[in-house]
Amino acid sequence: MNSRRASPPTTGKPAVASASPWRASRERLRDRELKRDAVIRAAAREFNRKGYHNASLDDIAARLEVTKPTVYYYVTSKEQLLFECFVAGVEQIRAAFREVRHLAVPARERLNAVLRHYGEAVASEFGWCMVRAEDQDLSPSMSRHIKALKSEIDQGIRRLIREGVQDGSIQPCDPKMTAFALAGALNWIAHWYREDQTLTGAQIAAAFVTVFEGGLRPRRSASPAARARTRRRA
Amino acid sequence: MNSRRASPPTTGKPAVASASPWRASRERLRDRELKRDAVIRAAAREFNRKGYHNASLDDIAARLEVTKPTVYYYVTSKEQLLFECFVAGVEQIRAAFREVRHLAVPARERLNAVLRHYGEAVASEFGWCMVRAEDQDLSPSMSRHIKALKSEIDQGIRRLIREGVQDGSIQPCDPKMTAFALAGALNWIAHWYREDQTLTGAQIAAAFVTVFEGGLRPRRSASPAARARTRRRA
DNA sequence: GGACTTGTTTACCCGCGGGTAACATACCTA
DNA sequence: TAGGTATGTTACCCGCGGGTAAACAAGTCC
Repeated sequence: MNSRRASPPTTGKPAVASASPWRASRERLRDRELKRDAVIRAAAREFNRKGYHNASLDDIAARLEVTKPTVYYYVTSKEQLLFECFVAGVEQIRAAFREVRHLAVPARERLNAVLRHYGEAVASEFGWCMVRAEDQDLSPSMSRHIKALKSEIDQGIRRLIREGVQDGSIQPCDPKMTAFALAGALNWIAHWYREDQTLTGAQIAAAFVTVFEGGLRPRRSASPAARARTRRRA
Repeated sequence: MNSRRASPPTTGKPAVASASPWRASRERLRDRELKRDAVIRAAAREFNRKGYHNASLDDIAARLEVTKPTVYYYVTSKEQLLFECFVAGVEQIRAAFREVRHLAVPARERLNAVLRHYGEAVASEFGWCMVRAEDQDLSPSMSRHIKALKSEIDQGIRRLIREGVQDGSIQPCDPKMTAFALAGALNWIAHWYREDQTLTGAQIAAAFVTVFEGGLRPRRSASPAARARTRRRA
């Protein structure tokens, strides 16, 4: 989660045993990172439950059993909390793209892999924040930042679709609209997943990918019975 | 938009000419309805622009060039404003279901028709409100009401899917997950449509339906070139 | 012409919640 | 042991915005 931030200054010394006076300070630093992450996760959960506006910093602090100023010790504003949650969620998706980039399989399969990770990310604790971080709630600079990240992902999906059409693994289609449809379906998971957790994120993502792949119109590979019914209608 | 509310008391008299003292009062009543609708539409537009929480009642009033108490003259609370917008949007979708119910075509085609109307509704001025009305922002009773309406639509889509699977016009699938995927993709339109209005709601809906129908995996009916490429891979 | 209704305004209330100042404590370092 | 730094706390500020009271303006009806 903190991959963006610089890691603590690493001296050459072994981290263990040595009673170096630096030891304690390094530990404190790591402690601080842990606490900061806890604050962000607490915020994410509270945003999940109540939404960004209805979640107060007192709520978030209470969840951690501390007081509001303590939260402000780790974070400069409520807005930043939302932003960090957003980044945490989006980072999972970016990782999926990186992971898949150099796979030697048809683009459709790479796309499917990305979409599965995407779905899992949306169903994760940061999903809600990632999906609903509204530019209206953010300062212009953060809004720009978030838009850029969203756009990067959108473009990544479109690219995979184009590649798939090119290599024949994806039905010719409008990449932009198709990307919107796919991402939209997955994003929307964040809206209902809280209420209905009968499936895991992975299961949902897999089910969605099946729908995307096959489409609604029956294929010739459909069951004989269905095929017979289809013929009868015609 | 006001289909829910009782219409003004209709006397047997012709509405025109007669200098009946009732005339004025009826006109005022109609006037009032018009103004009320204007208030709700103004709220919808303001919610679109800023989001529910960031749109103040002063903003909405200003948009109508009146003052806040005037808005409260037509509506009892901000919450109700959101609710009315929601209902206005959802009503379009319910109408689509009614319209399609008795059509003598395969269920897939009825589903497509509903989805197209659905998409148009989401791209309409009430789309945002319909899609983002959060139970967290609403009183329990209104929240229940909205959930019921949402569920009704969800069940309607699932039903059409089941019927389609039965009559062979739809590929066998999990109705619940498929309905979520379809509705999610369409709902999400509300998130990006404001920014990117290069297409009309109808065009978007049509494009989406194409994606849903065909799916990503190429069909045998694909272009000869694509077919050739597919064979070559295998 | 005077009471009653309808629509709109001005002027206000007040609580919630983001954010901060200033103080308390513990712990590390010299 | 003194001084600094990291981590919390209590107690507060204050503005925004939802909501309202009460006055005011303009018909409408008898």
